[in-house]
Amino acid sequence: MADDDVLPCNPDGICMICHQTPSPEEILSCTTCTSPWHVTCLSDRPETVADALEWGCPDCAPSADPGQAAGNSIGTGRNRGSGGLVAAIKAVEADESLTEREKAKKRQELMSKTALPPSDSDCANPEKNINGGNDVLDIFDGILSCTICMQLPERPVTTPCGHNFCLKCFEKCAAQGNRNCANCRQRIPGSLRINSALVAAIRLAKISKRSSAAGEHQPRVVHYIQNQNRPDKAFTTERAKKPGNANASSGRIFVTTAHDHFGPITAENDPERNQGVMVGETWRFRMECRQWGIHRSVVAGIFGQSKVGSQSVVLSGGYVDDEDHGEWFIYTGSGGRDLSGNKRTNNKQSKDQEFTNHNEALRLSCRKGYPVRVVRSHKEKRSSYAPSEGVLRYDGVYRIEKCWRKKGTQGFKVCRYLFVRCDNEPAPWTSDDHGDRPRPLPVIKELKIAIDITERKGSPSWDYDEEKDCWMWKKPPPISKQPVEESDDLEDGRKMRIVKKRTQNVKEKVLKEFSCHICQRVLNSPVTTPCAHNFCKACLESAFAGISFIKERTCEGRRTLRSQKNVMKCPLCSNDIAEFLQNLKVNTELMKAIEKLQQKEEDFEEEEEEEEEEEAEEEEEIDYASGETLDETKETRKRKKLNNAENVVDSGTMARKSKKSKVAAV
DNA sequence: GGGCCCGCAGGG
DNA sequence: CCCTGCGGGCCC
Repeated sequence: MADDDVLPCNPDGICMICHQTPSPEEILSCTTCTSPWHVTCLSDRPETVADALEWGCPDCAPSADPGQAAGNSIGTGRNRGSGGLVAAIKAVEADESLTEREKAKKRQELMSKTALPPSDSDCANPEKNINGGNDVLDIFDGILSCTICMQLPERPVTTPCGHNFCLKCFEKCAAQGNRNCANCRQRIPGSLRINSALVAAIRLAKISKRSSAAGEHQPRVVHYIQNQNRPDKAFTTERAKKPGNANASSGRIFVTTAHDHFGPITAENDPERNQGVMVGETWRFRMECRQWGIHRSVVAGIFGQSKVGSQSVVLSGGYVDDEDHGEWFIYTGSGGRDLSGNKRTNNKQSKDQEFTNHNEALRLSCRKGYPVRVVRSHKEKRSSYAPSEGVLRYDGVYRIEKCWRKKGTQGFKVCRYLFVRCDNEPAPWTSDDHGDRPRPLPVIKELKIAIDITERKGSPSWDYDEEKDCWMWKKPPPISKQPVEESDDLEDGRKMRIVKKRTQNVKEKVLKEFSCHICQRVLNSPVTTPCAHNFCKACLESAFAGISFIKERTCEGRRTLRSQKNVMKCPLCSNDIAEFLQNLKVNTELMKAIEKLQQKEEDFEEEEEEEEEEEAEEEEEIDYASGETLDETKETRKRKKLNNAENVVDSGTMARKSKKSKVAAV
């Protein structure tokens, strides 16, 4: 391969061609991008010292061979047609008024302005394209960025070599046949899943940024997982315990929504926890998902009634025609299969699907514009948006914008539904800190060959309210045909606590992503497996200490590693990570991001403690004050407080003093 | 990893 | 009461 002929040194200073560590005299730095190169391994070496001083690496210097100049690794797209960029960077380098740090910053600015992020008409994060997504970069001090587009990674994925990219940037380069990492040029095998720890890091930074900008204070944050919210397990009936009957049966339903309830499940229908079912919540089994009211069918992928509409669907890879793009996906209807012989499913289609039963329920939800709850299952192997191994995840509500029929991959007609996300909470894979905004519909090529196309006529029942800035029922939801248990009325005080708890839960959820799945502590030198699970490097190493590999050759002659007796599996899922374990790479960007966020949290906690003390003091003082009325303004209270503080400090009898009061007194 | 079996819940 | 179904454990 051409790119094998021209490789720089990796971040550890090792030449990626000869795998030696060159001495400083043997290293030549590119004047444009400053990347280090091993002189002896260069095919085209500078001849004079003057040449060496102005040397540009093969990635930056214009080359006679355009193929060579464009490079073959992910991320070199920025060099195309960038002659002006090189000149600009050289000008920065020559500017003696700038410090090295300033030069580096300017270089990065130039690079990110010239970067060519994948064109994406239905991009879920319009902020990113106007560079607004990089606002939080200063929290991370520029440590976290996609090497391809130089922006904060959107839907971040992590390579086995420990580098981070946007999913779309990675996919775009992979589609062009570039499967080498932009940072270290190692080959990236297979597809990658979203790294939820990175999503959490970016989202948390955004929350912090926004609340500090607004002068708000964040709720206190707990760093470790709290399991108090886990549901009871589904029980097993005597009948199901009989030999051969290994099937679980449903446990208690925890929510008070009717089983034909449409839309999200909110706090008032969750007497168990008073928080509602939140986007990103996961369950181990379909039974548990049912218990929380999200999807009531245990086997069927679609839940609904042909005369009412469909309330929810599960994406779990049961139908090969499904197509998942996160914020929108194309779902296949049910039926058309031979279930004789007491089968529950059958992956072979033997007849056309019709718009009846569940398929008709979905079509009705499409016509009315009802919100449909969506659950993704780990069983969907082809989607980057599927959750981690072993779980089902609630991803919020979507609307069915169109439906149609077409001939499926198995040769029979299938019903097809275009789902587009419309939830007030951000999707689990996005680093946005807000929910969806109305987005243009994606262009669906197969509509050209589709039949029985249904589009919604009239306005949707669930729609976006520009004034209120959220999705809501614009027309009343269908009246439930099922009796519902009356939920307890909540006192005002309790409602307040619910709101507070909900915010706190969001934070806890985000922070839980930073813990190692082995030691359950905050990730220390994190490594990200190809199946997108994060562990401390040391934890993973000790888990597999003393286990050896079996080396074997594939039919193409490439040497691969196979784990002994299949034991080199991800501790969280069944994925074979033998190859990955052989050369564990720390995800340094994630590590630094977590450190930064922890530091920020600590700073905040300190501040909050002061704040709390102050508040407590304020209350105390109000108690002492006689004749104070409830409608007294904050201003007067503050003034009074300051006066009191001064008086008390003067008399020297005050036991508890906040730092701020001290300052005020001095 | 694939096939088999069958409890379970809901629609009609 | 029968049919449907993007489950799930176990066996090979």
